[in-house]
Amino acid sequence: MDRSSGVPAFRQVAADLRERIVAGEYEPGARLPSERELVDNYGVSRPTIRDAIDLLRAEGRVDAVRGVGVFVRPPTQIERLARSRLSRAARAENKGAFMADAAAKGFTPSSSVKIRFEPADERVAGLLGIEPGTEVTVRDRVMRANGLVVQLAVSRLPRELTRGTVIEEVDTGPGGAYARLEEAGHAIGHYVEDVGSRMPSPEEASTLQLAEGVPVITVTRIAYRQDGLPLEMNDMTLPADRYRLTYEWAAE
Amino acid sequence: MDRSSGVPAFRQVAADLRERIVAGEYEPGARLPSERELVDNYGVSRPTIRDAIDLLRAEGRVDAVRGVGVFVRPPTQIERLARSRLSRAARAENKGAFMADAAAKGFTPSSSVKIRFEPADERVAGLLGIEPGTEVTVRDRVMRANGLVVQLAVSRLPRELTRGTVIEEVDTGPGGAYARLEEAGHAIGHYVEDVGSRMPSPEEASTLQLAEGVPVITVTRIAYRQDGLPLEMNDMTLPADRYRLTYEWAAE
DNA sequence: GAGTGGTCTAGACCACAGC
DNA sequence: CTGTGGTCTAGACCACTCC
Repeated sequence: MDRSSGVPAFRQVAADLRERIVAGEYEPGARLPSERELVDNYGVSRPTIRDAIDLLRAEGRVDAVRGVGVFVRPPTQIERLARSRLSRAARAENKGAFMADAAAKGFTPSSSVKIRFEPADERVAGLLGIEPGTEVTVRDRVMRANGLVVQLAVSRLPRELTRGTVIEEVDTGPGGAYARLEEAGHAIGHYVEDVGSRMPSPEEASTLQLAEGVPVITVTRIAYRQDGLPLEMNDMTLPADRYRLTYEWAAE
Repeated sequence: MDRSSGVPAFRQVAADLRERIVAGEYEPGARLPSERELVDNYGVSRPTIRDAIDLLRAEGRVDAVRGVGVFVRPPTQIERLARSRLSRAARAENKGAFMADAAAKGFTPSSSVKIRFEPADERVAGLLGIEPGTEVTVRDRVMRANGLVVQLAVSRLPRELTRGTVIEEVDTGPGGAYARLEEAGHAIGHYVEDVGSRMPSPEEASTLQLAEGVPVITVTRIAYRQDGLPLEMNDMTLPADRYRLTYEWAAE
């Protein structure tokens, strides 16, 4: 603790704790000294210790458990999502990429869907190449593995394409909505995915049961028919500590 | 302010401010009431108000400026990185994707490179398909647009592939390292990119000049020769508020 | 100089976990 | 019951910006 360095005390404490964590002095899952102990160790007040710990929480390095202690967050199991999950071959065998993925890894997957119809706003209309206000079918999905929410997905299609099909129902059958579109003569030509990341809203944090300091990855996928007509857009939200996305393509 | 709802006061204040921001009552760039004004408005102490504002900062919604005030963060300019930036055609015309991108958008791009040689650790060796300890050439780049750091990239290649080439020098010439590899008979067959996101370390936050509550996107790209040999791996770190990545591929 | 956010103190009481 | 983190108060002083 250097009180005349100009570096705030809580940052010095955080830096020291961070160093010890990285060095392995506090191993993953280990408990840090209690806040009152740290008060004695560093000779600062409790609010200052709490500011330091809050910093480490925002960085995603530690978790606080009320009544118990502060723990070094262990690394999470990372799931890789490859674009091959969307191939027709993969579709032929299952009810959709998510279900197959999870089952293969020993999880019990589940997924709840809510269906609604609404007019397209500016963004949706632009991406689907339709007029704002045109009715779209919205499939709002919450995906779980072993009861834990692992992914949110909001799929939108021009209602014109879904009327009278099972895409407007909860169960779209084997292969999912893409398979139904293809059966209806809308063979998919190509996909585009747009990937970004940001901190979650409080609502997202609670539905995805996100820990402190964990961003979400947002993916917007658009499926185009072979003639270039947009068939579907899908806004996905993933916990960044559990997923990585992989893309592969030939040179040129 | 409902003091008996069980919801902490600072969260209620944050929720109220968040609501007003989303509703447009405080427009992007607008100043929030000062902390002391908020103390009066909500009838809580200043530390409580500060907790509320800290929450909004961690969410990336507001920026605090000492001596001035707290401001609603305006949306940032988003740059899209498409995989087409790696095509041979794009390479033929310029010194690398980054420079061309930036120039096209009216930025003055610059990039500083540090070159070093080091033994491959476990991860690097695994990704490059070499034995741990094998010497690799490391090109550590900091990319800037108008003086602002916008991207970090650490490229590693087996030293065996770069010895005696300009890849071991600061300026790799037109088309960059990939062009030099291809000239040396290592035609690139395909690329794989692995995308994730996390909160930055304090060092990353300061070199990338990241605002509060902004995650980084991490991309690991591997370039493979046509026979499948890994030629290069590239660890990129991007500010998540300035970049989105787009990938496009044909169905099947 | 007045007003702003940044830091820090020395307490207090609460809710919760675990013995 | 004890110890833990979670919340909150009422101050204080500082560094900084702007007039």
